Amino acid sequence: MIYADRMPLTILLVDDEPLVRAGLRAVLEAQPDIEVVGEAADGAAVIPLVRRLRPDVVAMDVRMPLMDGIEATRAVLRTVPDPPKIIMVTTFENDENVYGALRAGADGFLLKRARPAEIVHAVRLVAEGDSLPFPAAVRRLAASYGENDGNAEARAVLSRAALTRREEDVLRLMTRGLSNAEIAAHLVVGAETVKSHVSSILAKLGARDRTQAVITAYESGFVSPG
Amino acid sequence: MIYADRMPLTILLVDDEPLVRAGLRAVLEAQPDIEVVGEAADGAAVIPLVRRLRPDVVAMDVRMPLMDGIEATRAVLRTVPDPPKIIMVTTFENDENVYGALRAGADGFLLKRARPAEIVHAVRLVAEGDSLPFPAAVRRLAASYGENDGNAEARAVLSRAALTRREEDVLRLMTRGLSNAEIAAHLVVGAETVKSHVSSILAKLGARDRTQAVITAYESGFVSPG
DNA sequence: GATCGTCTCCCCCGTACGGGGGGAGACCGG
DNA sequence: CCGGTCTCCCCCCGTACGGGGGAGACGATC
Repeated sequence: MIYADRMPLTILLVDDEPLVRAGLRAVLEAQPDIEVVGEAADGAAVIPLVRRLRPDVVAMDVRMPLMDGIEATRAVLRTVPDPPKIIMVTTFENDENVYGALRAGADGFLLKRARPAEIVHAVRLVAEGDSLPFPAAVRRLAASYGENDGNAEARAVLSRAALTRREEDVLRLMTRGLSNAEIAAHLVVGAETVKSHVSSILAKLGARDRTQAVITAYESGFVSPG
Repeated sequence: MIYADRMPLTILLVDDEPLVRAGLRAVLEAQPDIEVVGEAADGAAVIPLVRRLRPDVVAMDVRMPLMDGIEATRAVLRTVPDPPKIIMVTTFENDENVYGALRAGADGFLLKRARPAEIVHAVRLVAEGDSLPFPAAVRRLAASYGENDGNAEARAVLSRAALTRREEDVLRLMTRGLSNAEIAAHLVVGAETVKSHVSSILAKLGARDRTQAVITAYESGFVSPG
């Protein structure tokens, strides 16, 4: 079927790794009818973004530091009227969390090492409502593309990590408006140590600077006003 | 936020209820740099006391038997040279009299149910003079009257000098994690212009950097997560 | 034992940031 | 008319910030 849609297909990317977001964006934006309307570094930031951007599709990582894809999916479907289609993104086809996400109401499932054309295909199918890669289809996908890749998607296979305790401590103090030096004093460690933690936090949250990290902390419910 | 104290901050309490005065005194005197220099039971007694004690701040109830907070504020500002900062104290955030008092020249308002730390914070902010909240936050407060109770920090202070429209624009973009350059591009102005606005915002909010400004924006309800 | 992650601390380095000034044109209300 | 506010632009300058490395110590895990 040929679609001469004037309205581009809008999509929101949610992944804690900037690299993955950049990759997905590059692949998807190459399509004239697909428009990436937003990015988020954590699942908990999704709801406000969905409300504001109202994307057709949300491509969401399963594992993320503050709120994982399952929780986020559940939250979106529970609180947003006329919710977008949700595609779970994962590195491993046997990721048990994927099934949990699908039970939570996700519409599809996508392997990070899928080829660009496959990614585009999956997004289009899900957007059209024919929810596709379900567990059954997952096996097919895994079977067809699971063996060899060595493709450029190797970058996606990175270890993701949640914030460590210390990093949470630091982030919490960041949300109180403290400078690195002040945080160091509070935690009774060196300023260089704090800098290290801050860098890790920024990387994990996909934030460019401490301000963005604090915003993510608020948007995710890591801290709340009042 | 970190406060570098200079001279002790003197304050005069004006409330017809001894209990409230005692509560405020207890909270404020717990601070080494804050000194309650006097008390009054009615607005009518304020002027001579202010003249004699010359407090930095007057915390004044809105409603009092003989002379209410509005009248008293007006009287002080009209007759006392180099008048103190005036904080209106009230029970309800949607108290119409509060707005009247603010129009009369009060420097901020404070909810009686605010937590101690927030009361102290509010007093300090007002005393420093360079602290201000947003009309939008106040409106939102009035709208959400009766819903929640915490987060009085944001509601604690309102000032005559609010953010200008342009400053609100800039702050809003700051809360989305944009850099000065990006904000400039968004608003189609020069980067130097944005820097000016940011500096004004920081000064008005009593923030040291953009991160603190964003925090204040969240804490005040200027923006809210989800 | 070996490996891994965390926490700690250190180096260099570029730059966005924020403070300190000043100033000009437009508008509005007194 | 004038003063005040808002808007915008420019300068210099110091520094906190963040990226890029690396490394030692400790505990848990295998």
